[in-house]
Amino acid sequence: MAPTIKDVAKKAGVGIGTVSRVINKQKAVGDKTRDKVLDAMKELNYSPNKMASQLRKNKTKIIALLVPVINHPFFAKLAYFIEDEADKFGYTVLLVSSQQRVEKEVEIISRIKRREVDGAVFVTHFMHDEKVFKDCPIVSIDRTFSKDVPYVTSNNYDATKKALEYMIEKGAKKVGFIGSKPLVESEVMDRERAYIDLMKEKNMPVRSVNEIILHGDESRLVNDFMNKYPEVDGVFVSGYSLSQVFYKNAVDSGRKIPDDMQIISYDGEFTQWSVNQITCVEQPIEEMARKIVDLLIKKIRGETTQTRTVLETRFVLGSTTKK
Amino acid sequence: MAPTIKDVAKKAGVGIGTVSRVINKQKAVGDKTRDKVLDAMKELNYSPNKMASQLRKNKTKIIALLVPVINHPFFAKLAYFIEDEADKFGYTVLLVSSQQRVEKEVEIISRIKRREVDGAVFVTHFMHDEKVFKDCPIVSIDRTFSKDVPYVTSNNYDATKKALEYMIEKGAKKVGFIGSKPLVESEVMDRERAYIDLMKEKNMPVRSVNEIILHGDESRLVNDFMNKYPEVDGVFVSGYSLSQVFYKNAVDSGRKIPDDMQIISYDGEFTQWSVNQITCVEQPIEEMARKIVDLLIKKIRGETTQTRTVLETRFVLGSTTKK
DNA sequence: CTGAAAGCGCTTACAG
DNA sequence: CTGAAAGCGCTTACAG
Repeated sequence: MAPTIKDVAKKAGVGIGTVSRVINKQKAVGDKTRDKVLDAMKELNYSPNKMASQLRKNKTKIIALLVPVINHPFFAKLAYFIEDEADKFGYTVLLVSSQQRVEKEVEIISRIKRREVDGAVFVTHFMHDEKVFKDCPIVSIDRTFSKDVPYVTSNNYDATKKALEYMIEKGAKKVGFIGSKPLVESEVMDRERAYIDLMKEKNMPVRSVNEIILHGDESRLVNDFMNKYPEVDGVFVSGYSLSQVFYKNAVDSGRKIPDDMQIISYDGEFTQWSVNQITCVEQPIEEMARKIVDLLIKKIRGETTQTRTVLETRFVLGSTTKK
Repeated sequence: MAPTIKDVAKKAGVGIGTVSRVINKQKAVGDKTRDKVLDAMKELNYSPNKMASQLRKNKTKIIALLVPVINHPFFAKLAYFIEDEADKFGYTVLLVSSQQRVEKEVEIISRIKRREVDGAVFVTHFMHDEKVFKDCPIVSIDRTFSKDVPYVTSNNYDATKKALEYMIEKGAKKVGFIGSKPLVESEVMDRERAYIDLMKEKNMPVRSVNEIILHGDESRLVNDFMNKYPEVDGVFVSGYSLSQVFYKNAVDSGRKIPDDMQIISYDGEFTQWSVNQITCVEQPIEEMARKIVDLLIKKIRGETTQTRTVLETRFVLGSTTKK
């Protein structure tokens, strides 16, 4: 058996309370006493049992991160910075990919209630009953759960409109939109709204395919779009995977990029991952991640936070728009 | 305060042991009793406290996954399947990215000792003292910790040799190797060994750059290589990120691929992530992940396992080698 | 089939 | 500054 606090106390000839105070680095311990305890701990190769202190303190210091899939550039990058930021505050991240088993999403709520984790980040689009997560420390991205759930988003509407205006300025005449629609009310929908509004303003016809799909199922959407609107010479693609699939499809179908087809995507600047540089609206993923953790920790502490946080995107020129 | 097992017992008019048996779905409970308990649980909106049962059972049902960075296609894909497989066995995955703070690697060992997690997957290259992780349930990838630590790897040597032979057959005359060397003894080193052996067999000069670098620092290595061996017309690149950087660098420097420069990489088939298809040796990441979890759970249960598991790679033709 | 009780390994008032 | 004791919310022999 691993040594317990009792063994340390006995060996050091002190009470267990004193050992606990040494472990938790509280001031009120005499120097010689502390040394005795420290020696005993070393000698026994003692490690304090976290499960016990968790139970006593009613804190796990764990947050759950819920993503549809982790092997996706956006979610992976977000996870990277969330983990990094959480670590700074002594929290670790429990990773949950929900796409294979959607029940995992609602299970997270139980996990908070069961005190397996202190809180959770929801980066998913499953529909939930508002009441279920009442009083649960949760932060989300893009989507509007309810007033109780703070979320971080980017300036979807403005950024999309600006990007489309740029493309039109560069000569695109038949402009389309392709996206994978979230299941629930989310600010991601503002991207298509911006597109539609701009088409109206410019008196251009709407050529849009925006459907609910799973990650990994992008090809179907792209094929639909290409069959429906083969004449398109400029497209706004909402999402990184989709833009990669679209790019490939366009090239394979003999189109020259950007001459025959200009492409701008929402998300796309993941230099490590890919050689292609698609002109894109880049979300400030790092900043979003840090803000999310910041909000979540406040929630866990019971502090009040703002509901909506909007961060600015950056327009990045690549090789898929004309000069 | 959240209701406890005591509250449920009182409301149902039974003992707390009985409630516990209902929670844990043990058979030995009468139907009417169970119903009473279930009703009380529902009425109180009761969730069993996991921290308490963990402490009693001395199990967390959590495994730690230690990677240098999660936002990398290989690690992200591995994480995806590890999470999926672990979930099947009732385990969840604690995500730890160690590159920003290397101490995290050794902290994992303490976390096992402290019973924060039941075991860990090490996908990193930091050097550790063998004795430290003695008796800790740990599984690794590619690297040889010690006999106590099982690991999963791929047929690095054979796959690399075969790939290089293919490239030479397709006309490469000045063949180089570029890789990021692991810090510790790892089967990844077999890739360079295979290259060097083959060069000897073929009587071709060795043109190799193989250094220790951090993820995100690939450009320097590629530049080194290009400056040192500008004459190269075929290269084996060990690792996905490196291959992407290399590809881009080659194109930017005016080389036509595959005419002026053939490229084969170890890792590379991540279709979702990138449009480019580099000819590559593809590791069976899903299979590796599932095997890792399988081994780790056996270790946690105290069963003995084989130390080394080798899985077969697949050679995937892309557009970076000649027809 | 079920209840009362001990105990998992800690933390934290409470005295002194 | 320090010890003895209660208690966090469960699980699990032990009786019955």
